[in-house]
Amino acid sequence: MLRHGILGLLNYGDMTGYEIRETFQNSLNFFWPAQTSQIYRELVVLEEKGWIERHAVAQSGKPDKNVCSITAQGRQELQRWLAEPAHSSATRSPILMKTFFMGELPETGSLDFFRQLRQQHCLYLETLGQTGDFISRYQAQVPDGKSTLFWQMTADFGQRYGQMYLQWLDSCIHLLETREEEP
Amino acid sequence: MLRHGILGLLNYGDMTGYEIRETFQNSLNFFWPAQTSQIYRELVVLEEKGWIERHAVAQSGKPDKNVCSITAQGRQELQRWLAEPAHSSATRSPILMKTFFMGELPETGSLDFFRQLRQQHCLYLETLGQTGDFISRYQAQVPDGKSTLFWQMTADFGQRYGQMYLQWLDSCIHLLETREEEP
DNA sequence: TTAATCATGTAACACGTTACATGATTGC
DNA sequence: GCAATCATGTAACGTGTTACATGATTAA
Repeated sequence: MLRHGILGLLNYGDMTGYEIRETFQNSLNFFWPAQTSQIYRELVVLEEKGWIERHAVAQSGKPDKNVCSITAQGRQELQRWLAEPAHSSATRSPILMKTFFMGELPETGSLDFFRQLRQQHCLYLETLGQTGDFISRYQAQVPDGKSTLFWQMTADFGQRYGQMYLQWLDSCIHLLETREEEP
Repeated sequence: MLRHGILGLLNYGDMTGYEIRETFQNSLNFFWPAQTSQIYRELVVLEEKGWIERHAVAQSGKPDKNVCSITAQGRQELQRWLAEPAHSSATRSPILMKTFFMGELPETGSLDFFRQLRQQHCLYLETLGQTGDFISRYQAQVPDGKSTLFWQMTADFGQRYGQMYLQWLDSCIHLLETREEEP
């Protein structure tokens, strides 16, 4: 998957590993976090498969850049992957795992747990907004307006998820608070 | 995480690897799918760490069972893990990854993509209901009503997520359909 | 008699995380 | 002089996935 994500980005234009990482951090991060080390490893594989080519570009002062470009084979593979039917699989949630077993913790512990998550989440919602901004800015630059519709769909998912999660946290906190009052 | 999930289940009572797998499939599956092979591997680790003990139990006809029980050390570790602060991390979504690059596919392809996901998701929503039923049935059996509140919270998350996801799919389909009509 | 369920696992591989390593440039 | 940014990666480890292997019982 990360493999194809990188391929998709290179389809928009040539990039270095460093730039790919940046793009991931700025836009894909909220649904696909990627470490630098992982990206460089994947680039090796992509090249081996003949989906990309890499060329060192000398720079004055700075170390050489290693610019990646997609090949015809790579574009073909991207098409194949996109056309392949997708199956939505359950995502692992460490938060729900802990929630499930929260009954083993003293009562105050569980309230703290959710309150802390709520605080964290509010911060996260702000960074989500930044991702949206990033996509909007990109939209102005890209001539082909077709892709941006889909970029916005992913950003929209992020918003909806964020709202849903906040509401869930609030409902949990409310449940625990009203429990506390009654004996 | 799976490690601690298993520990949490064994804290409710002794189980075999097979029963652990069943429980995962019936209740934890929607937020933490676990393969049989992975469970058996983790059980070895759990035993090495001294958090569980395993004893072979002979059965007439069937092969021996390997019953696992949590140790005092295991209970301590469970407490430690629960009390440890949680951080909600982004979950990887293959669906959003594909959505992001959908612009590279012909128009009809993207509509099919979302319509197919919608169909799949409707089936999934039904199995989610079953998970809820399973938890309710369990609730009747367990004397300590404290845990069941948290079990329901996780099931509630599943419901909210399922609804949100359906609404998102519908909004994507609507966007693409209205696009098609206009030139 | 064939498939499903009970019951155990191993092995190889794929993917993700954490830590480490190097080195120049630019702005404070 | 120090931290941040640009730019590259390697190595070890942890976790998840897929495929394989075995063998008895029971219900259709």
